[in-house]
Amino acid sequence: MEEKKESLNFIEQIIEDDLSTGKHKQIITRFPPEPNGYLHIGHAKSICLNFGLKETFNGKTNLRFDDTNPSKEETEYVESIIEDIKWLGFEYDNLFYASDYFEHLYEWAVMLIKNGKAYVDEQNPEQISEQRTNPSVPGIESPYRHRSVEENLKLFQEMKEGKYADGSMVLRAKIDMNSPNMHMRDPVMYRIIKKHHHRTGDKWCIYPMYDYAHGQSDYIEGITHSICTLEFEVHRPLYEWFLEQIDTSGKRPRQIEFARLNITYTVMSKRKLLELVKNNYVNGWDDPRMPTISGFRRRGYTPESIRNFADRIGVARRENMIDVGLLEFFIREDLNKNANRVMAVLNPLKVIITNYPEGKTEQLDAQNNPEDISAGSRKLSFSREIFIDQDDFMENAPNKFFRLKPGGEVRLRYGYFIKCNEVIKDSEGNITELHCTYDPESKGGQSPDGRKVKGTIHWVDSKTCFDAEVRLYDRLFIKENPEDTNENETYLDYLNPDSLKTITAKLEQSLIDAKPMERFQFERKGYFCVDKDSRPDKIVFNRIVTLKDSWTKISGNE
RNA sequence: UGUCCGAUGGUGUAAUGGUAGCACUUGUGAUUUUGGUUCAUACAGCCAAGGUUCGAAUCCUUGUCGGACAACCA
Repeated sequence: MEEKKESLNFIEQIIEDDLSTGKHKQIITRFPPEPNGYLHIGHAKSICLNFGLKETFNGKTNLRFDDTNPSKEETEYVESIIEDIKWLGFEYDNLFYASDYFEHLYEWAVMLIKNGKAYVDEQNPEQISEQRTNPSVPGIESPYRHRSVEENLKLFQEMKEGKYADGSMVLRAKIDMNSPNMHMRDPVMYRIIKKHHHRTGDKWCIYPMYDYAHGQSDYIEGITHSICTLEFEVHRPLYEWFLEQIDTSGKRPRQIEFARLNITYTVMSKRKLLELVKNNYVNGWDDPRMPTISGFRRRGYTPESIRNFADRIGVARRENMIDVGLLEFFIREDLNKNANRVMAVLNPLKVIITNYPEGKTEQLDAQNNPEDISAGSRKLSFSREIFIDQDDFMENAPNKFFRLKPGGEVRLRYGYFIKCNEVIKDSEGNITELHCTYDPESKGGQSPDGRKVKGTIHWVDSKTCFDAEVRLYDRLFIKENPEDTNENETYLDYLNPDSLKTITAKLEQSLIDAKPMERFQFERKGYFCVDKDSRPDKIVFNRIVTLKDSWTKISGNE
């Protein structure tokens, strides 16, 4: 058998190394979201990374909720996160919560106090911050830094018992007030928060900080590779310091950082996404314009397309800005193979075929998917009056326009050749309908005389088509990088006013039973997905993405 | 200003001291009953300067540019 050599990303190389040197027999990774918001496509990158590592190296991956701050976290978010991970197609080996470890974490904190490595500080946040000064200047020690172990033990115990008010004191690690790394200047380990926790209720009123809880939680679970984004790089010495306090074997989890995902024409920070939702710039976390996983799902993206995207963009340590077009490529690639084709007229223009018998209807054969013969075929009804799309007709057309024009002939997809004879207008000069004639010999789209017709356009039969709401989505922002703001502007100044256009379209009869989440290609227009707002008497479609369109490029250049 | 990190076509990512490759994008042509798909083809890159070496994208030095950090958030 031939050996297949795939190039590894830098994390895979580290793991392969650890496995071959015997440092680890099996790897365990974890995905550790805080349940304070919905997951976005950046999290999808992290999920695909962590779970992908489990698959390629035959390891394990835990889902762990980093729920150490009860003032921000809710069960609603826990549920949506679980749903998103499952939808992406991954299974976690264990479901844990940092709050599972509160007792253990507390005991370790007591141990640190006993070892003279932690102390209770009664200063307020401003004082503590001031004493840390700035990186180029040594910090100033807290007046409480050298309290006795006994006093620290007593105060910490009382903190836990709820004797003190929120913000009145904290437990700090005693590390190095002169470190050039600010995170090492006696970081806060515990603070008092008298709030109801979504899992532990009112049992605790002191909560561990991220830096203290995270590494120890990794340790408890036996995580071998703790993967996070670049901004935690400066936390790594602290991560290691806390672990050294409980284990010096060197078999501790290792933190590895990679560059977070950025995509053009969108924002990715939780804070900004929350703001978009709260201030109704979008309609909720799963608005199809949102870069959240639930937004992409509702928009009609498939899990495969997102996983392929995550694979393709790779994992590295340099900052990146991925073209949103790459994501569109992967959904088109998937749906081109898998979505059935149908005909839908987005901006209807009535066409009367004057030489077609009144009252007659016939059934035409149409392929469901030319890329997949097994998708079969369906019948399309055809009669004297049909609708075509407005932009498939031009009264004064340039040469390269090979759709319908006065005196010109065009093929109706799966139907007949028609020729435009008369343009009917209203008193204001708007085109209201077209009078055409058809060639009865050209049924199915070919003429016995073999004459070529350059253009083929889509249409629906006025007798059997029905109206549906179609939501045309475009990018949410008009600026490639909305976070790169000019003076006196914020990312909100770059919102695209046309990111959603709602229209009423005419759809072919077969779509009358379309169910939420079903995806189709509207021929020549794009891929569309039935929205969850859809009802049997009022079907709603979302546009996932347009088809690639070289015509607008050509016509735009003229 | 201090410490740390990073730099390969337009974008993203490989090459681990030995031929700079792949994907997206873009251009051109062919096929096509979707101006889609598919196929062919082209354009286009190692931040800079020194050094080590038979040989450097890769190692070293310096510089330039970009980023991270200074919550009782994660």
